[in-house]
Amino acid sequence: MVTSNKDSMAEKPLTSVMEDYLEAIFDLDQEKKFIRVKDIAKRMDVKMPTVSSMLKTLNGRGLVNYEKYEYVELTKDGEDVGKEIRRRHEVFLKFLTEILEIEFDIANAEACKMEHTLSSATLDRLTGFVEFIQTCPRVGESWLQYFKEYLVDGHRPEKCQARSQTFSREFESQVQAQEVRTRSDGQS
Amino acid sequence: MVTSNKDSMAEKPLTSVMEDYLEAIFDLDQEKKFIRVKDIAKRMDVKMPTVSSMLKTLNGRGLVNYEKYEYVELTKDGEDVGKEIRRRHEVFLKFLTEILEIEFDIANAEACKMEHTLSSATLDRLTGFVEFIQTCPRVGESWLQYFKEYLVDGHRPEKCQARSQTFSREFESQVQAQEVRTRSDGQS
DNA sequence: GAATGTAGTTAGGCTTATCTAACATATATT
DNA sequence: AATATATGTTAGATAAGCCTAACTACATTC
Repeated sequence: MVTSNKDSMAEKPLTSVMEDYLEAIFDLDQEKKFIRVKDIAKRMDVKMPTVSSMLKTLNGRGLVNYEKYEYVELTKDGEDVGKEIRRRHEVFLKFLTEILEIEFDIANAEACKMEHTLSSATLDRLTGFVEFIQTCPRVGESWLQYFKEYLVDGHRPEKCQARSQTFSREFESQVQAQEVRTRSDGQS
Repeated sequence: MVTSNKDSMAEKPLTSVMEDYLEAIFDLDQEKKFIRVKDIAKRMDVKMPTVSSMLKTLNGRGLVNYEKYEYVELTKDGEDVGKEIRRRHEVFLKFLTEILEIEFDIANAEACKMEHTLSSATLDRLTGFVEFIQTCPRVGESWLQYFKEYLVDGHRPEKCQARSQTFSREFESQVQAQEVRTRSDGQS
């Protein structure tokens, strides 16, 4: 007697809290064999009764399979949602830690808050952005390097020119055997 | 008889909805001489009774000055909050539209959702990031240019090399009279 | 197999933010 | 001034998500 939620009467959208629970369950699923109410409560930092009632809701929505006192299991739908939220979390976290250089714990907390709000389309853009920087190192990494320098130095437009020069040097040292010729000053 | 909320008994943090209202009021304040309940309701897309009750709350918190049937006015504290939330909105919007090149209306909607969640510290980092790209055009804009190209072409690591070369040409044409020497092929 | 401790549920209450319906005030129009 | 239209308020309901307190089920272990 599973309540199928596929095209049966205009399903309301999931709340971001529901998404949080699904993500938590998804994570736990990969960490341990059986998931209990207590585990979820701990992960979500809420009390057990809150989990109980949420599981009832999620069960009614066909996102988990849960019978009183038994172990918790995600349905296919529930897993899809959990995985997607997890993915968003990862993308945003990567951006915060690897591009903006924000300390992991803080970034992780921010990512938790952000993961629901951004649309898939925006997330995809952001993913592309992060990937671009990281898969195009000759352009990207040295550029990133200057950004990090900027973080330390603060806002100093007059330094941009100098940066551009430095950039060209580093650029050359990375491009190496290319047809590009730059007067090197023997750095690295 | 203003309820001062300064160090009088551990004030609870503002909810993000309260922040939304303060931002809306802050905006309206700059657009028109007098602000009425109706204006706020329209801006927030809620009904008037909702605004009435929120104004009562905000008044109690010393964030607005509001007496029944009169015009709405932000207190200093309320204005500070509204302005800060507005600032966050702007920063995030700028990032979405100018860096990720997301269509304005969509970006604006995303920014609305994000403006509460990011911490000041993260927002500052993001601001720095956006500013860096825009105030250091020789490094930034052409780099951004390649990012945009990447958005169109998709993920093609094998193109990075080619991009690097192109980059060097554009780079040279911009740096001009610098000590850098690149073998130009007469472009632009 | 009865006692104990851990895990889970139910019941009921609180808070925030929203709504509708009904009433109240203020403003404009004749 | 009398009435009509706008705007605003109050009252009461609802939905989510959380809580505590009290009860129940399961699992050890003596």
